[in-house]
Amino acid sequence: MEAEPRRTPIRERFREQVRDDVKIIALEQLADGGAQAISLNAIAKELGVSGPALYRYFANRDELLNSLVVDAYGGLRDALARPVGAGERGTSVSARIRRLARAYRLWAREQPHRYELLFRPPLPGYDAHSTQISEAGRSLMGVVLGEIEGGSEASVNPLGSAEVLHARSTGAPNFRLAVRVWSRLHGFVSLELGGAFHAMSVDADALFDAEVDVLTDNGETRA
Amino acid sequence: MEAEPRRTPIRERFREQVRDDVKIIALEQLADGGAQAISLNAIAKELGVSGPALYRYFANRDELLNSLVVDAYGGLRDALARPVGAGERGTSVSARIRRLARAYRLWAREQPHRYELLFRPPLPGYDAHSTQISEAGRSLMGVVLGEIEGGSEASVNPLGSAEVLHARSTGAPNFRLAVRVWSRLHGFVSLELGGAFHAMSVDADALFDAEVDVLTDNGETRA
DNA sequence: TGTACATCAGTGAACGCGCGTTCACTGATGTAC
DNA sequence: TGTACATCAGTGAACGCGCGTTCACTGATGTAC
Repeated sequence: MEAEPRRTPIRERFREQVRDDVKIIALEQLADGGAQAISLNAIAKELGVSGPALYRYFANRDELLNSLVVDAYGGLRDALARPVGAGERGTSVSARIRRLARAYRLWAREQPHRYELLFRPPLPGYDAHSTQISEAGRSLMGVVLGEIEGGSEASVNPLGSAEVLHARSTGAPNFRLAVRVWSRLHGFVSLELGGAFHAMSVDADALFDAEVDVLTDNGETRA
Repeated sequence: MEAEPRRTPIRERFREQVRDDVKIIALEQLADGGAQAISLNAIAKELGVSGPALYRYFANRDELLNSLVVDAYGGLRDALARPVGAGERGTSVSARIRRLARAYRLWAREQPHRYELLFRPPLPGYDAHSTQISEAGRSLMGVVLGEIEGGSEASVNPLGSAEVLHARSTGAPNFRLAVRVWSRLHGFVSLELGGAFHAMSVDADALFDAEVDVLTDNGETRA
């Protein structure tokens, strides 16, 4: 941890603004060039500013990438948590998994680059195992687990990581189930994003429905 | 297609040798730097040769990447086809899918970088949709389909793509089943390679067995 | 409401790096008589 | 078996490029009296 300069509020807000602007352009670059195409110099140019200017806002390129990944985790987590709002406490496990699966796929399709940013193996030269990132990952898993276990509290509670730790250490079957659900969703979604289904003229929607049915209909939810 | 120079056999063999050497080093670079780290100049240096020398063997960087991808497809296809040899004709669909799944995971674990090379979305600046590559992909799918449909012929026969086309156009349920099997395998394997299971202290072997059981035991093979 | 001062956003030049690729060339190697 | 020739593998210099990052600096902006 560095010595954080105490910034005056008005300047702090400005700073956050610019950081956001940078991230937005970075996401555009990610979209049409992949993560490796994210370049501070190019972002600066797009922003109408000189290259070194950005070093006021990010210590270096890695910090930018890092914050993109953390943001993406947060985005996906929110997308999954949102459907289970107030008054949805009584829904069945099946219904919740169903909705979770749909939300998951939807988010990935809406933000394919961010999804890839999350689930590609760590980029070379970029240490993805930072504390922040693994925290974000555990938090996401907490939401999925929460959906499966039934309470909607976990969805709201950002302390998902604690639950994950608990479920893991007790070897709770629900935890393993959550991982399996995730594994299948990820398989489907990443093939879909890669264009595999399209290339093979497979009806992705129908296939997805079939997979979701299997996930919820035949007792697997009790495994 | 270019005007291929008629090369004398002895020189042709030498040429193939060097191409292989280049690929081997490229795979090493892939292993510890990702696909983007594959550099002709660096390969040349490693090979004790000047940079431009490699342009005798590959038209450019893309052609090298391309051939790596095609090779990887071939390698995976062979790994999947091999288990079903002579005298295995009578095995059940379940048993064959089981073996297929194990072979798939095994190959991916043995050659994680090549697996990633295959299934990452196309790299920026590199056109992965070349004719060769999609041919290779279809051929691979042909093997998977062959396993599921029962004949061992398809495993040996490189004309898998024709079968895929047929199954697809007739909407054969086996084809959709093959895609679903593939989707799940990919989900599991890519999470495993990404270290997700390890990070969550999940027993990957047990999880995999559970997934394979589901794949073969409860009537899904008849979907 | 006005002024003096400290803070800090942004500049431009510079560094060293490695990349893909081209070009005209030299020298070795296999081939044909 | 020996020699003359054509082929072609490999060289080294050069091109233009964009990257991340540092540095000493200027000028605007918000702040405190």
